[in-house]
Amino acid sequence: MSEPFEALVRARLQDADQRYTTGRQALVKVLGGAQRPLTAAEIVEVGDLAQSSAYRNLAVLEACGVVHRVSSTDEFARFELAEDLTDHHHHHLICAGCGDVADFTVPDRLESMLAEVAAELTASGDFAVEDHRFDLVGRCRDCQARASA
Amino acid sequence: MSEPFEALVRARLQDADQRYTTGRQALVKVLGGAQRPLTAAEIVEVGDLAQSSAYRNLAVLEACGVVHRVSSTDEFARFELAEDLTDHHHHHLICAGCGDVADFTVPDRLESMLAEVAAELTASGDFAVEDHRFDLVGRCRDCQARASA
DNA sequence: ATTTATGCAAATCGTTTGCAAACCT
DNA sequence: AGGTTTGCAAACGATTTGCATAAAT
Repeated sequence: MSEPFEALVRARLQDADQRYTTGRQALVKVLGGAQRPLTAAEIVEVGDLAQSSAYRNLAVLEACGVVHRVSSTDEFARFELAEDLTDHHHHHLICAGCGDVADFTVPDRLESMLAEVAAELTASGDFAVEDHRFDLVGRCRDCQARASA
Repeated sequence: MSEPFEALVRARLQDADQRYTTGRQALVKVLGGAQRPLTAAEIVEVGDLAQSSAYRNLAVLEACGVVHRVSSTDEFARFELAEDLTDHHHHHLICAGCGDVADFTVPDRLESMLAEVAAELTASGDFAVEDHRFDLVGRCRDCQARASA
């Protein structure tokens, strides 16, 4: 567990007067090892910690800007490391069939345009943009196969 | 209640062997009168129908492609009329403070680019895009004022 | 007449919380 | 020691569901 972002995580927690406990390290490790947002159930299973601790620590990590919450089409919240820790700006493919979420990236010229629109809106004063979501909702390969079966 | 889309709604329900009952008409009317997605609680209050009926009918209307479910940052689902009924393609400004959702539109050249990316992905076969979401998360005017107070 | 929708109250289930024991500094 | 975190079990709350009645065709 010597990921490049470990030090950053520690710093962010310290800034918020929070400890970087074993449980929290486990969460960061699990999320850092996944290449897609995970549900609380998945995290609990792999991370080997109580459900309540998982939720409580995810909340702490979210408040410190370490973890980001992702919503899908199903009833489960999903969690991933904040983008500025992984340095991997991405968007989500959300499967309307199974709820699974996968990461994907878009061309730079599209990102610039998204940023431009956001900047204009913030400049207007009506809405201060903090983040953008560009998600595609559809069917993953598995659910396409399932539908045509 | 003679909105231009009333006939379309009726047709869609009929296609799914569903009745266009008074309760469902009330829901469509309420959603048609709002210029933003509404929570179930808001709908129940204005629409004067039981909560269970509201949820059940929203589910039916959603399955028929009449209503669209929108997720925000809070725990409440929000509902709006499907875009192809209102003929008003738009995106959402999601307030991270109060959870409120407002509609907004983006320049055509951005929409084309979004569509292009979606089409490429679908062509690849890995993911069949059915819909895109471009949402901006931030602070509405009220929550900006509240934060600086 | 028969099928479907309604309202009420109870159940469901992801998530949150109270509390006593274990942990860190 | 003093404050924080943990795990368990109970509570919470938005949404769903069972069932008897009312409405629609």
